[in-house]
Amino acid sequence: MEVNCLTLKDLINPRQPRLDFAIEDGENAHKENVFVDRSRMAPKTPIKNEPIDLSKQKIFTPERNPITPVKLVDRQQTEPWTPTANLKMLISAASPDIRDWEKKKGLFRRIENKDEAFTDSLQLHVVGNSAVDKFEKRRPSRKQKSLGLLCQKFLARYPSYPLSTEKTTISLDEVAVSLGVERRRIYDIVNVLESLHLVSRVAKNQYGWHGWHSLPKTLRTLQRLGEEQKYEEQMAYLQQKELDLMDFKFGERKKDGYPDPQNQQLLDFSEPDYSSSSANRKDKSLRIMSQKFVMLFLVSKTKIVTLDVAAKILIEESQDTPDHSKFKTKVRRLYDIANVLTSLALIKKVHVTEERGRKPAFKWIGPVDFSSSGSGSFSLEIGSLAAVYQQKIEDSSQRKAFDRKKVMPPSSSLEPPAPFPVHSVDPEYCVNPLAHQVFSVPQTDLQTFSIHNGLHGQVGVSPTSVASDMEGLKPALLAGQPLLYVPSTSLFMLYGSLQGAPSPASGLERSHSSSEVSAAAELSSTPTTQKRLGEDRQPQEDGEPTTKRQNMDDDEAGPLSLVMPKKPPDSTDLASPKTLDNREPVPLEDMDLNSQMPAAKEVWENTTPYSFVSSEWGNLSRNAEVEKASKENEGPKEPSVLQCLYLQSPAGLNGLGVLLPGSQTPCAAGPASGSQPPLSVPCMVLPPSTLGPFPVLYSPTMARPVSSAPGTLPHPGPVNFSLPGLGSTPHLLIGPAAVVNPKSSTLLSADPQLQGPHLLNQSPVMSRSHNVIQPESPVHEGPPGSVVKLQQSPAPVTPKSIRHTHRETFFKTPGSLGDHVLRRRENKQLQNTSSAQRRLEIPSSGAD
DNA sequence: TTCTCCCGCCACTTG
DNA sequence: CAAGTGGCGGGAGAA
Repeated sequence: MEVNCLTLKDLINPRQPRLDFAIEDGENAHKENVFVDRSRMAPKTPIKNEPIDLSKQKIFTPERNPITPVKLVDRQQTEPWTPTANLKMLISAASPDIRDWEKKKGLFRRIENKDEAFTDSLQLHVVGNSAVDKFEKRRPSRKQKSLGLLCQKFLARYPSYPLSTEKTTISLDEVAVSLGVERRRIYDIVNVLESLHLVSRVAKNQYGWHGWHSLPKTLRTLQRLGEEQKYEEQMAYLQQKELDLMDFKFGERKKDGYPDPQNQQLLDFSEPDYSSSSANRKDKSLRIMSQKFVMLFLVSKTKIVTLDVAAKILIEESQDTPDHSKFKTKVRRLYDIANVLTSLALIKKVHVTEERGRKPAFKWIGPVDFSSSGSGSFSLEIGSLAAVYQQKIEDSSQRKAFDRKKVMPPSSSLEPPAPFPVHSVDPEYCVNPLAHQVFSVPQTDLQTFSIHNGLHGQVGVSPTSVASDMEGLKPALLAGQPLLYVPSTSLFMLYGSLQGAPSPASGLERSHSSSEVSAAAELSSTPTTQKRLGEDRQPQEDGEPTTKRQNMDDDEAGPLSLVMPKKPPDSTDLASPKTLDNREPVPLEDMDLNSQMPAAKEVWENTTPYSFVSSEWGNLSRNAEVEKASKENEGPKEPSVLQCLYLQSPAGLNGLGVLLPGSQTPCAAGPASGSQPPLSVPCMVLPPSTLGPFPVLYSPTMARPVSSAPGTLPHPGPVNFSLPGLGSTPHLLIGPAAVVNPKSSTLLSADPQLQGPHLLNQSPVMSRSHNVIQPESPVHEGPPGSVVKLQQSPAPVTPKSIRHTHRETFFKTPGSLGDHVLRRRENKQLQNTSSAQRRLEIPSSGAD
């Protein structure tokens, strides 16, 4: 009762916030970190992940209700009314598990004040002042408020690999409220994420979440750009000279032949309009800085970048006067960026000792060597990402009790993996139903193939580098390590990307691509690019999908090739034009690149992650669909290293474990056309009991003829074979190469029917927690791609159908969105309370 | 003391 | 013009 009264009062007179609420965070209560949630009582907004839309916000935000968090005073008043607050409350209430989990991990412990503020706030009403005291105790330290932690929290809200159909919108306001921080902080995070294309701006106060799908591609592009910028040389120069800040003269380097900063702008693919007038300001933007910073790592042989060097380079590029003040400012910004990148597990803090002492620096621990030029093929340090994913799995595994006997988790520890907060959080918190899936590599298989060898030899990653990079990470693939334990979805995508980005036409990929597109679209203001690139391509709704497919031609590597690095084919690098050539120019949605750097674009495209695996485990729990495309970049040339994958189905599968032959496996290695008999699969270990219900589809298509004619379907389609005794329904579809091949693959996954509802569901939790617009009718909207639905018939899909599927793209640039946006808004409004989430259907053709 | 980097003012950009 | 963005650097916590 009292509570009610108070609440009412608050509502009525926000100006007089209850003490309890106000102080929740102790001192910080005044600050951004304070999260006061009174909304719980009456959520104004349906939780649903409502994509936020401005209109809605208006509705919810009374005049005084600042959409933008302002100063504390205002905030308190308004918070109770914010949809976000309500959302948070609901989410929290709805997913206690998540919270608990987080707590276990301690991930949020530091910021828990914020997090719990919410929870506590709920209690405050009931409990009274005691709760307040509690709060005060928890007052966060400076560290606890770090951007890195905040970023982790932020990331935890979204699925790492959102389904193509799943449109996730990020309302800055909402996020800020939910994370208990000022919106300003969110901008910092988002800007960095945007630089990596993990998100893209959709509209005011709204961003679209793309996930990690395109990260490899992005990194590759950045690497390439970095190489073009001669960053490595620049760094070397600076390091050698040990220039003082004051000595650092802009002109000096130029003399040495460094690229003209002016030109560099052109390379910044992130900003479409970047090239012109506002270049300077933009050049200083966190986004650009972030990209440049990443480029430095990517081009660096040591993968270590000292802040001073980075700052100097940035100062120079921004054409600022190299004064100490500027330097300090740059360093501050670099720390901001570094914190976010660290939370993304892409870099880690290190120190470099030099003559002048110890210098703060960061070391790249993310995937490396995407570029073409390096040692030869795309190489990645799988360790890093794999480790991340491993962790993911572990985390999830901890919580999920599924049989792992066959799967060997990298680490037995049940403890929450600390190192990569984001990822660790992810799995459960956010998303991946697939997290359960595990791919393990049997030792026997590994025997034949040393991962290290593969990495080092084929990949061309120096051992040192690898080792170092892997430091701190739990190596997923180690020579000694028998199994590769990775969430399937992620794995597929990850690997696919890693490999060279062959892009399978898989739905996920597409989705991913769409996201990219959208992202790109945002970035680029030139839709034309797509046209250009896509000219030869078949008309498709989405330029993206096409792109991917085409890429597949070039890149044959399958998603699973994870373990099998492409060999450096020739020394020619991917980066080399040649490589590019292979890939059809795809209409990239990555326009940024397009306009300025075609090459970059291509690279970008190549990197496209695919999502080969789609499963409905989460939802259906009955289907598991795995599409493996094992391809190499160049198709047949490079056999995938991975020989066997052990797939453990998520709960849905009842612990079904499957050993799948890697693309490399003899069987898999079959002809491109994928005519191989299903039975050829060397090994599949499926717990009979569990298998029952799941038929397994295996599509041998592994190596695509390199030169397969474009319109031809190299792969007939996934081979469907069912295990005896398996139920007819669920299938395990393994389609290695086929998938990869753009053309063929497309076929596979393209069919909406096949795909059926989206497989990969993000964890329910996730969906709840973030705004996700899900397709109401999976069928049409189905992700373009790549995902093949197991349950559905394995029948080959026609390219055509695929195209259709593509139509939907993620978020497009506001501009590109055009009516779509409007439409979306309308939809939102309409749907608003309904739980149904609508995905935007944006004709891919949007490009025009 | 130096390193970090949070915080939030306020200018610029957008719608 | 108001709201959204985000550059910037003071200043304080952490090491």
